[in-house]
Amino acid sequence: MTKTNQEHLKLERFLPYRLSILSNKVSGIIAETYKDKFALSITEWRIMAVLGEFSDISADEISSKTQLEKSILSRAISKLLKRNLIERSIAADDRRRSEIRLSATGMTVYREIVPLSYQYEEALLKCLSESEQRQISDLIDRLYAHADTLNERG
Amino acid sequence: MTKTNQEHLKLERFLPYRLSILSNKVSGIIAETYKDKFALSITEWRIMAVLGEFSDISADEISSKTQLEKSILSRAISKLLKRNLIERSIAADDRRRSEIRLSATGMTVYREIVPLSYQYEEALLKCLSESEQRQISDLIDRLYAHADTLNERG
DNA sequence: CTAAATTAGTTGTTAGTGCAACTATTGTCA
DNA sequence: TGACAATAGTTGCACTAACAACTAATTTAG
Repeated sequence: MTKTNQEHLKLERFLPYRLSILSNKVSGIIAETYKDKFALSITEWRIMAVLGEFSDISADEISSKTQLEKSILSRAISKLLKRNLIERSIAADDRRRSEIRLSATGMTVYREIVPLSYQYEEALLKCLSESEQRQISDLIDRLYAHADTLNERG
Repeated sequence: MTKTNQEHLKLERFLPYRLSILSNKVSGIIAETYKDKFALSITEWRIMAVLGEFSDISADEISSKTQLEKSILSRAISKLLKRNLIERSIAADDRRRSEIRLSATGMTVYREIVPLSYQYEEALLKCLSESEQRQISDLIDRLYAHADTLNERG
């Protein structure tokens, strides 16, 4: 018999809530860096981060790698195109698909932000020991995989 | 000498990113429950969750407990008032402040959602052992506290 | 006591999000 | 091959979020 009908929900101890607060705080701090120095939103930066790893990929592939909605992606991509941070061409074999890559400028920006991102991650994780860092990484992966299965069953 | 200038940012292994994805997934699943059964957004539910614990508190107090912006709160509160899920009166000692509480209907809804929330949390955490559950809880707290200090120093 | 500063809450504006409808292209299969 | 389904991407629209400007009430200090 599991005890799930407590009278009160202690919001500040409720895991989904705490995850959300932590994530917002962390993303928010990083976002400030991008915003101040490069005028990039989190969304825009994520797109560029993926393009730094995988070049000449389609919007759909970016979507699956970043979990961003295709409409959001479409608009973010046109912004980045206007700013000449990325380039786009039509795929030869399938004219629906586009092939997107970082421009020279975009690559420069990318190369500047990557170390900043790692520095922040490192600074953030400094409060944990090496083994704790591995632990939280592992626990996040497992929670995500599990949440995914809960999702599908309703 | 820390190695922070790798060529590529592996987005899918970048902790802030993974936190964000996990958090969105988890919150999204819960939000569906609220939305389908009670037509409540995450924001609205958080307000009600706080009011279930602390009654006759001001919008500002709710804000500090939920991390919600006061403008967002103001609008969410007027929605909840219209739906008769909460009640509001002016504080006797300070007529700027309002005192907000769950209505009878709001209390009923609250009492229905709390066990659902706990059930979900329990289901989510089922993939972890007891000690792992304590670990992640502890690690989240420490990361949050640490992120907070990083924030203030810029 | 009163002018300035502070605090609680509301509202306007702007931009971002999420869903669905839409166009264009390609794939399927009878 | 030719209608229909599926896929890639864009756009419209309603909704939410973030920030600042605003009103009203209270506190502070000279």
